[in-house]
Amino acid sequence: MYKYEFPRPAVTVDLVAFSVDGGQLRVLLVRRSTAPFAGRWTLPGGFVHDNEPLEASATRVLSAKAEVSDVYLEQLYTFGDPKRDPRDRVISVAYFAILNPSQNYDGPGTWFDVTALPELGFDHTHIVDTAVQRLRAKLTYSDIGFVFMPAEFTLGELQRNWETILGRPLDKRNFRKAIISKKRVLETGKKSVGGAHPPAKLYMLAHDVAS
Amino acid sequence: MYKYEFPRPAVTVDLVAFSVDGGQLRVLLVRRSTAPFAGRWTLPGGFVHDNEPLEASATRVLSAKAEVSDVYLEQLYTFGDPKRDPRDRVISVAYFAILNPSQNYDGPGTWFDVTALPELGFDHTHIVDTAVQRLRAKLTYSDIGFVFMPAEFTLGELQRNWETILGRPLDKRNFRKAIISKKRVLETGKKSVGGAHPPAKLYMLAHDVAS
DNA sequence: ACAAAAGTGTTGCAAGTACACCCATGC
DNA sequence: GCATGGGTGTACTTGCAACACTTTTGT
Repeated sequence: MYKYEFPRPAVTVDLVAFSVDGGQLRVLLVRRSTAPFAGRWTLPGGFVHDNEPLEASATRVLSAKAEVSDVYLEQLYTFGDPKRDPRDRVISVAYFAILNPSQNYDGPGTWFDVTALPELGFDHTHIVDTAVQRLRAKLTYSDIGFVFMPAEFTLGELQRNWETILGRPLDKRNFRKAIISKKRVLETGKKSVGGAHPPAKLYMLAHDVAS
Repeated sequence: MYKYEFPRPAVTVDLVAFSVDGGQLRVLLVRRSTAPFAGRWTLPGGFVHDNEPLEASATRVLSAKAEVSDVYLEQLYTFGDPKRDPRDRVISVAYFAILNPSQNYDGPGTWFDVTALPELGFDHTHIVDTAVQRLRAKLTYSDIGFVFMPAEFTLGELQRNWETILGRPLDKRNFRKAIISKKRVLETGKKSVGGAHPPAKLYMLAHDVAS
């Protein structure tokens, strides 16, 4: 097969995987064992394989060891500064992913609070910043906020998750009004059990999640 | 210098260059002379050079023959389907650009009405659709709509341009109220001359354009 | 005179924001 | 009984949408 005769940069996919846990918005990091940036924390990433769609690379990077299915994935931005990798021209197509608790990820890597990240290798701090910004923006005008939730959830749990993501408190009555009036959720008829408080109605997402 | 040992796709930049002229939203296309898709119209594009930032590739593609400076450029999306180029794995980082009339572009290529495009090569129809969608969305929440204007313009001209981009009429009084109240424009004190109507106030953009 | 665009306010509706109390449960 | 979160309504403000007529200029 003919090949175009042009310089060929390496192309990687870097992944910003988010989850909400313990009142923190967290991202998954891995520790590099080889140069450059050996010993530093970085985003999980990998080279794009032949005949592999970019989304497949992103999925592969996330599920290299753990099986994670039905993960929300969205292309974030492509970072191509010639000096972003000190040894070679590497263009990185960044994606972000959202995992919910029921997907109980147990692959490699460590979850870090986004408000207290260590110094990252490459331009990964910048990539995480971009991802957080996008995530927060989309929370208000899309259904992305529901992806962090398990199949059934209470409005209180939903609100606490959104507050964690946005990093600021939300008014309870206004929040419930907005969620209910937009008809994004349906009552399951069930009630939560346990907890030192009255049982709460359990809701589910009304339809599929729009991006 | 060490090179990563991994498959190396070709990486191109494809550019969706917009302008508004003659009551039409137009994009710049070039006719391919070589396979694949010889004879078809496509977006201007080119391979990313060594040590060249992606934005520089986009600028180079646009100004290969014509000198165009201070063009608004924004990364759109990265298209990486393995079959998007029939001969080779080619990942395309798409950008869109906005030219205003005073930049009087006269390089290669032909301007087409976006509502009447010919059949394009590769996945370029999809790329154009994505760019138009993004452009229309940003018109309402950013200052991108002013980039199509020369340095001084009347509110009528601005409105007609926005209507062309959106493909629907806007209410004159609401439009003027919105523009003025958001303090995006300043009166220059001058008036337009000519035309079978009263002279109109000339405005300029208040500050720099935000993305 | 006529055609063409400039300029100008009010009203109604929808969406968002601020704000406080009682209740059911677990411990 | 006390701590915890569940659940509920109103008033105000702001932004968006609908809607028509007079004025100035060029031909």
